[in-house]
Amino acid sequence: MSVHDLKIGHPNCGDCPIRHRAVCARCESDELAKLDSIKYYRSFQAGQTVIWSGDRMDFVASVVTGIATLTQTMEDGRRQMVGLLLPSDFVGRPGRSQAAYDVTATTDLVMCCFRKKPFEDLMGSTPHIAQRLLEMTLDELDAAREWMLLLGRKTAREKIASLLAIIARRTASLKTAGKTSDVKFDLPLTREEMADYLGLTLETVSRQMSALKRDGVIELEGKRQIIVQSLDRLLEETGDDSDGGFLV
Amino acid sequence: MSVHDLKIGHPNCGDCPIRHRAVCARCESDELAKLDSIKYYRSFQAGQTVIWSGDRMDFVASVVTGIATLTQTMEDGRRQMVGLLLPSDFVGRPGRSQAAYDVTATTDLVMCCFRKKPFEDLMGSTPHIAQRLLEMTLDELDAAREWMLLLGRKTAREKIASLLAIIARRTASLKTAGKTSDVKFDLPLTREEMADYLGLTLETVSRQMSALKRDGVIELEGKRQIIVQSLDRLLEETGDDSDGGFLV
DNA sequence: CGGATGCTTTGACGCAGATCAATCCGAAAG
DNA sequence: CTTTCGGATTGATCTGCGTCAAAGCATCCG
Repeated sequence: MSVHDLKIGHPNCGDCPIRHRAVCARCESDELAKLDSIKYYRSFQAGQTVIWSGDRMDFVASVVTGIATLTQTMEDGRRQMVGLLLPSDFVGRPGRSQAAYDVTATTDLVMCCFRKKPFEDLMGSTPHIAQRLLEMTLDELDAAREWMLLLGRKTAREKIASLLAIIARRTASLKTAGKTSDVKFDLPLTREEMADYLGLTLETVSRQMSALKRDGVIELEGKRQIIVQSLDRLLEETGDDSDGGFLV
Repeated sequence: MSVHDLKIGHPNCGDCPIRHRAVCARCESDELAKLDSIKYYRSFQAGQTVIWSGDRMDFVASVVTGIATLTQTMEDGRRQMVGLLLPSDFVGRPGRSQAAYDVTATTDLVMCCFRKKPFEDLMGSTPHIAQRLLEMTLDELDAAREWMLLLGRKTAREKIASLLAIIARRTASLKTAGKTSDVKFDLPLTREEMADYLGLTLETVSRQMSALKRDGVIELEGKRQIIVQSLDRLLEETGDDSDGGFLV
């Protein structure tokens, strides 16, 4: 594996794309300055491994741009993705020295890193960081539990539809906020990665994608570009409650 | 459902059985006093529902004694347990007004409750509470992710063995700390609850329990009492890494 | 004592999704 | 242009687990 792990410049935190959603979201300008002073960036190419499960991990980090995955592997090679890291998501656990999962860059990836020790110290003195981290961790726990329902009880078709709906919704919320017009987006995952996420084989993923296309739920443009005419129609296929019950 | 939700006395926090593991674990005596002043106990009988998903939830709580479950239900009735709450575990989410899951008492249950608003205020002024809550939430997230691997990739036999191993290990760690002698414990769950936890049907659970018994991995005394002669043998059946790799 | 009632076990059968294997397709390289 | 190579698709077949159904076995209650 060609390590391509270059240091890049230090943009100002003020115009960081994840400034208001990452672990630093709640920080005041003086707190931000402290974080700024210990941060450094790392880049990874698509496909590169950020860290292996069990390896010593002396930093924590936020995803700035790109997508990474958290996966667990069994001795015989069975794999299960346990998290999808999008921009602003946090990696690593204060108070733990070894990585618990493999972290892999799915697309080109930029991470904003903090050495663990200084970060932990800062957390002690800066309640806004710990507060925000708690909030984010609780959100992740909810997401993990939603995924448990998917893994344990949904059919292959429902699993695919759920994954597409999550990505479609996120895309839709960024652009045409609220509109139920058609959504078009890039799948950031290969069929195999989708399979690892959904607890399926890549063949089943492929077959169900074809089936959803045949049934007019989605359209494909190339292999990766997805068009969803009716988000409602897609949501019906997920098996979830129709009223996307908001729990704030 | 006969509601039997009695208030009981206020034992002193000092000799609370979960004092050193619950959300209050890190508190100094003055902090504890504040918590003490806003706490109240609630008891539930085995089988009672503590709260329904979507209901207004104006408190958070710690399990003091007994076991409760967190489950999600789909419209058509498919159910998935997403958490098992043991003594010292925390229920509820600061900053959220509605319950996200059904909470059910599996055994008789006593919870130490705090009204949400005062608790949130206290969290702001008492960093030790927020710290401990973050730590506990991170542990729960790890547990949820381990469960995702189980749900997505393990066979029925491995699922059963994993569940038994978790309970056996917890029991063993309490008693014969370290010894690999035989462990004997009560299953706190019905076959159906096991099925809901493992993403199986109750018939499959029953069959695999019989198979593990037939193969000499476990012994049954009645329906609920389990005897594990060799914990190592049981662990082999879980599909996990043989060296229970410690991640501290 | 007998018959509910709730939980568990066991059997017969079917099917969703895994497995094995053959193409297919598009992009990059020669 | 052809070759190669990393996905993706599609087909044929197998199997683990779900489904449906019938007992079995305690505990409780009249």
